[in-house]
Amino acid sequence: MTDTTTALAPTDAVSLHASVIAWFDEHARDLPWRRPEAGAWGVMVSEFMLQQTPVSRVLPVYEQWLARWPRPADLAAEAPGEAVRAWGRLGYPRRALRLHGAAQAIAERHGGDVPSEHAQLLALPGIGEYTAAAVASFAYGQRHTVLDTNVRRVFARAASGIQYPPTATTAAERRLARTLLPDDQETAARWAAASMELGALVCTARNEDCARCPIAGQCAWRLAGKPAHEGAARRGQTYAGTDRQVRGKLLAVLRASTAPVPQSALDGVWHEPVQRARALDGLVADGLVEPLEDGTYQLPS
DNA sequence: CATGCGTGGAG
DNA sequence: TCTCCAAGCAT
Repeated sequence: MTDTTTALAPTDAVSLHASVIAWFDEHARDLPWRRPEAGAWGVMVSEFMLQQTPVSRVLPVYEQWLARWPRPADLAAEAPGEAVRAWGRLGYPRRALRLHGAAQAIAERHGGDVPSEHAQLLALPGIGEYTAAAVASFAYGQRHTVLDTNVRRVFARAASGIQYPPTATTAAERRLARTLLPDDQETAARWAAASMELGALVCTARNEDCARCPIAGQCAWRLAGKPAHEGAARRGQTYAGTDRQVRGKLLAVLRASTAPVPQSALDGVWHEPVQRARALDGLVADGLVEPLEDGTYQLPS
């Protein structure tokens, strides 16, 4: 029961908030989903796209998406396959399907407006703990602990004195986040965005830039001499030759064609027939691909 | 709770 | 070249 969460005394919390928020006011990126006109739908779309995908790649797709489907009901009225097609090469295309499903649920159950309640957001497909908190905080200014990979890393370093947070989010991390969350709602929402941005721009996974960090003087990790991460290097996720790669190739063919695609066109993307069939079956099972009576395939209608 | 799920850029 | 990683979620 070692307590590594009190490196920052509660009395330091106020100055901590002020430092990070002041830094944010000065250095925050001007991202489209942060502009007032984005609205809750814009925030929600951005959060789906940003799940495991860098900002630079999200930007162009986000703009096209919002121009085409400015409200949830606009997307809900489309075939899910159109969402998958518009998703392009962002990766993890199941997110497109879930975003479409979330839009339908919003149109049906919430009168077309993105719900503001955390529990209602959490009930939507594709929205988990993080995204629910992010939308409630960023779009509606509510007070929530927004624990993404950036915030977890900032807290791990500044408060716990370790280089990287654990693989999976722990109860201790949630507790720490709650402790550090400002009491005032407006300040809390600002803090959530600011601490995340700090992790994205300064306190990055590699090449952290402590010289530009507003809380370097209070950072437990830096003060401890920045000890290296203990334990084995995290997973080496090979991609070449996996089902994921095959699925990606198959879906790319289907995205490129408005007309149904014959089996022969799909056979060309991968030499090994067993794996190819398994990948295609998986896509069908996930609802990303629709097999037709005549043996052709298309994006879901 | 460990896995599977895409893709591309940086170091 | 190859490894790591980028605002997670669902099972």
